Amino acid sequence: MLEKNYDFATAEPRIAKLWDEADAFAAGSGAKPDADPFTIVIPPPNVTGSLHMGHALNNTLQDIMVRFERMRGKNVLWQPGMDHAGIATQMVVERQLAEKGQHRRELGREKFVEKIWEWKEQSGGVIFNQLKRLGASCDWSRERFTMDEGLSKAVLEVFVSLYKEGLIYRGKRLVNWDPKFETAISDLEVENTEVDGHMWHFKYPLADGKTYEYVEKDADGKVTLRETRDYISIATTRPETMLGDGAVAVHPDDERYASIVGELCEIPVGPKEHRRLIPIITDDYPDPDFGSGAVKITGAHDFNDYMVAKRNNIPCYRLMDIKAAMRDDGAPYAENAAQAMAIIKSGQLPDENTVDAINLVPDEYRGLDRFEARNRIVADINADGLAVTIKDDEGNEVPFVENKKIMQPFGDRSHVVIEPMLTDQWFADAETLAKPAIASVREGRTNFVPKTWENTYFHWMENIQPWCISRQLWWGHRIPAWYGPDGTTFVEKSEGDAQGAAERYYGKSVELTRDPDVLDTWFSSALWPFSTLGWPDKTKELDTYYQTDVLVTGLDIIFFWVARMMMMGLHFMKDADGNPVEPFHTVYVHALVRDKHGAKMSKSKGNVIDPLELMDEYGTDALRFTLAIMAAQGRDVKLDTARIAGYRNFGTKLWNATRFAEMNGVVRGTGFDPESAKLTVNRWILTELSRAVDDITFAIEKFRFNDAASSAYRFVWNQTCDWYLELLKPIFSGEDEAAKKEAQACAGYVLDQTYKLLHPFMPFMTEELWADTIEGERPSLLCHADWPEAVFFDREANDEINWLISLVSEIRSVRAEMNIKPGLKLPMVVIGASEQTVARLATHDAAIKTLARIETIDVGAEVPKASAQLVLGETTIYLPLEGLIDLGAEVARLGKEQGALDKEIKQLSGKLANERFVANAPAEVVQENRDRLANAEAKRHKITAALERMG
RNA sequence: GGGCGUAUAGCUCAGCGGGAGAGCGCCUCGUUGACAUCGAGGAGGUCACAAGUUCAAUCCUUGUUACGCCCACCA
Repeated sequence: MLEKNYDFATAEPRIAKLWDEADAFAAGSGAKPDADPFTIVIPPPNVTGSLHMGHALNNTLQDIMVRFERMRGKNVLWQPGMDHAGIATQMVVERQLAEKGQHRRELGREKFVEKIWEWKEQSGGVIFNQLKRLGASCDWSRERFTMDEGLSKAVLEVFVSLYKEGLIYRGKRLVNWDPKFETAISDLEVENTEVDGHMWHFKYPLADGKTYEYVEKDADGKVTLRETRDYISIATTRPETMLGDGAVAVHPDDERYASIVGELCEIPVGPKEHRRLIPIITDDYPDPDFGSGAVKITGAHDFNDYMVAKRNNIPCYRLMDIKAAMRDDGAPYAENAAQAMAIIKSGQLPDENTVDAINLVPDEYRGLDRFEARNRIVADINADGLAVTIKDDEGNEVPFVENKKIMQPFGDRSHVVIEPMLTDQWFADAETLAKPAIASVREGRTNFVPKTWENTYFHWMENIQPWCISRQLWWGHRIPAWYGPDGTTFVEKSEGDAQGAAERYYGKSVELTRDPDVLDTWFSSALWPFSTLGWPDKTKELDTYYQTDVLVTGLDIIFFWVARMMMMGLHFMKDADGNPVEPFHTVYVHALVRDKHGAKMSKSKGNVIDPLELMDEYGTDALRFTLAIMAAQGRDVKLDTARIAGYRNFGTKLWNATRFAEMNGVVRGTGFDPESAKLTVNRWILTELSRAVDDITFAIEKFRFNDAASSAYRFVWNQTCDWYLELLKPIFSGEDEAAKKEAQACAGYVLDQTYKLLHPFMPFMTEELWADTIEGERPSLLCHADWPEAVFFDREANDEINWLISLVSEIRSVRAEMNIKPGLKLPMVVIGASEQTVARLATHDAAIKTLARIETIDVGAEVPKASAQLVLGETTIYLPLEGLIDLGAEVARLGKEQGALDKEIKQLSGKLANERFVANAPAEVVQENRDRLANAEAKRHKITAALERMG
């Protein structure tokens, strides 16, 4: 016998062990012979990660599909694994070192990386156990790690091939620099946030005291300002970058400055005797209507300026070090400034490295933090009288500083301000790699669900920038590039190969230095769908399970991961004919999980809901079911724990339904043949079951998990529990042994099928029920049982039971409205019943009496005087209530019903009187409206008669 | 600035070119041997606003308003 309550806390680990011992989720486990494969690769969680709501949703949805397909007999592989998560992991171990007062540099690279591996072995991957608790049916024996030997081999293969194809290159470029982690990051890892900032306005004096006439005009060309100036006005939000200015740019059509283009002006900062001069140039970039229309060009610290500088051969002077402090290297400022002046004079731009060696930070600012330097520079310029001024409220001239919202870039992990920095980095030619990936979606070989995400995908892919793949970290795949004594680069799969290549190049053996950088973590993640299957080796797994089927992900990593997997997959994976093969045919993008008010969960807001706590409180199945039923496409999931409690109750309901069955001798595993069912109530529930099977199957196939869960919920609670089991009660307590036997077999069958239908959503409880409801053993675990198929649709049984349900519901409704005591059994008189109704009343006599609390049923007897009356089809039913009933209340009740019918009749007849409706609407719609009108009129007629009878 | 999305019951959300739905909450009643993590009944909505298309619009189109998200180099 089942316990009175389901104890998920003990059941879940027990069931998990059962699956584990049976190897139930090994690739292909439970598959039919020659079954089609079904593959999902898990989005690899970070090795540092622990389960959050996003994971819970993501993996619940994958598990639903995987369990569903496994039960359908497919050859299923759900490939698990973890990501080495470069920055995140290095950060964790660095923090541990810091606690002991150590820094990784003291330890050295090799030792530090060893420490990380140690950490990984001891504390990494806790998320796997959490995923197992969630019920994730991955093939855990195939666990992979992006830093594994095998996957590292794939990384090498890809890097070297792309390099040799010219799709990976190295160069000095302006990149996003994270001063906290001291590494370049990709533009995706930068979050632009609006912050309060200032815009300062400064005067750049013209060289040699030159002046010009500055004229401003309004839209009509009327002069609004005319004055003689000896400076050009520049606005900036980042005064510290002025030190590295290479030019001032104005728009070529800007008449205000036309007369001074080509002149030199002076950067108003630094020691007076060495103030640098820079040229005034023209470029299309400055917007004449913004600010003064003149822009200072600091090529090494701003992405726009960088492009202007490149176009105009303006030198890019780097001002900061890797910590984003002002440079403190090289010769004193005076020498460097002189060198910069020499460049201006000569008009010859030296090579990048020469320019990069020039440190234009004045001695007094060297080594300062960039923000401190900013304050000092502003103060110095103000003191010098070179700020543009305006009059304040009291009429004093004060420096012109605007308070302004500015977009500032922050590192998504470090949360410090990102600095555009000119450094040597490795890049992948994303534009070339993106082309086939764009075409694949365009041509429908890869499909996004919901489709609307394709727009986002196209927008990004079509504007893709070179992907900076090098990171100045120690944890990760080290870039397989070696440099010869003269800087020649050798990219090979091993140091030996590089040595060989170098020897051939130089004609002798030389000492090589390896590039210290590692690859962006997403570089290895991009190979996940094939590297986990053994590529570059030709493995059986690769052959069987690639292409994978569905990639399930949150929208936040479409760019980071999905797009890059598509680029890499299409580039490296080919079919027998050499055609590219997509890594997956479908990308299912699920929503973000938010708190119940719709706010993004974050630690700082303190609104994070921990899925592990929810599993502790409500059980895993309740959490999973909730996530599934709320996962409507294209919408965020707002999670309210009240919902989880509700779906835990749903589980309890199923548990109790099973207990009811047990108490009434319901038998399982008998090989019950649905076709043999004779009782209407059985044929009805089998019809409803068939409908549920079709609905749920279709919904999961279409990724409509919320529809699937809703269908299951309705079938179990509103059909099986509310009506089917209730209707069986009189049979179980009755005398008809044949009927009882059929009911016991059918109910057993229905419950067994129900467990199967619910298993993808609630795997633990259903597996438990599957095992506990049979003497001996089931032929297989539920997770390997055959997915149900529809048996039949019996229209007549359906009509009959729906009639019965209406009858009982209406009687209950009248009783409640008339305040009849629940325990009181009433007689019932039926007038105007058809032959069919009479037969139905006989069939369901016991059910009606039990469920509607009816004492006797008299067909065609004399109409009782004081009765409540209800109309059901052609029949009028009287509940004699002499002495019990408030006649006024009954008249009011009938009147209300009549009013509702009047309204409906008016609406319908109006519609049908409209010739254009009758002429244009489909015949079936017209007919349907006619039927409804006829029904309403018939019913109204009877209600009217009933009212008349009330006097 | 561009793109996308959302506005339906008190709350959280489904739905859909032809009769407004669910869960929770609320009200009334109920300890009938599966279940109070329950049962029965009930109240509650101009489907954001405006115009258009259509025989017919909550649904399609356009506009408006509000909110949310993503992308973006205005110094």
